Amino acid sequence: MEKSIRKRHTECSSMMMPVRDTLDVISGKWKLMILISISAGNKRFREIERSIPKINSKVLAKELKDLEEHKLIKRTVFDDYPVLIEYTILPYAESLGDVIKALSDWGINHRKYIHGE
Amino acid sequence: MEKSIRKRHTECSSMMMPVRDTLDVISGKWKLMILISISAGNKRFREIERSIPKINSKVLAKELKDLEEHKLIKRTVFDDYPVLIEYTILPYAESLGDVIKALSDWGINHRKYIHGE
DNA sequence: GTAAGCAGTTACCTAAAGGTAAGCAATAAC
DNA sequence: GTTATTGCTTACCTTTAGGTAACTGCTTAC
Repeated sequence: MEKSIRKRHTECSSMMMPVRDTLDVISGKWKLMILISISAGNKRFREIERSIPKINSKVLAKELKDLEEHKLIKRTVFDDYPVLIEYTILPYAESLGDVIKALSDWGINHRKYIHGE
Repeated sequence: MEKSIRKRHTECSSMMMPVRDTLDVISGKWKLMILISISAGNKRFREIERSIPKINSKVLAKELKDLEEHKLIKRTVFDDYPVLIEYTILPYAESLGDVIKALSDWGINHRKYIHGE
């Protein structure tokens, strides 16, 4: 009478869901790097490209579009001559600061942990 | 006499490196889910497998090996009969708690942000 | 005695991510 | 007048991650 109540594992999907949601937005090798670069003050396409070692324009263009769709950055066209395009961080993306901080802190620590200690 | 000093972008690789280091360790769709599951109390292979929707044994086996190599979890063999195998979180991996918390918080917020508000 | 659970492994395949190299039209710099 | 810079795009190719399904030897439950 109580055979399907047998515990087969501990439920934890409610903890996994929000983490997965975030990873879906910042997934890939480049998105966080781009956000860091723009936060650091780089605004122009080529500027951002130069600031991120090994990235290429195809990938950068695609990721910038993704980030714009997710409302993390804004693309502004200044119609002077010649046209000038600027990317800026939206306030909403600044909330990713905590995520970046956590990842960064752990990375610094991990490096120490691996080399000695 | 000062032509190569022209600023071509703002340097930020020192901020990107540690983030990249962390991502290298927890990269992929499954590693954080596995850590969350084990932290929640799942220890056995099949238990972990059942607790993570849509994962399959091939991927799980591979990721568990990765996590072990990175010293985030420990695989213990109890040589009773039948053999019993348990995975446990190592103290070092607990430091990933902040990362998981940050990712989770942001995910929860993002969900609100997307649906209304 | 048959089915199910354990902890995986193997071979095979698909899809997505990412890289390479070239090119475009416009302007500005040497 | 050639070269560089800007913000991309396109076609093509390689690599990697991940998924499917079947199967192993052993054990326990029905």
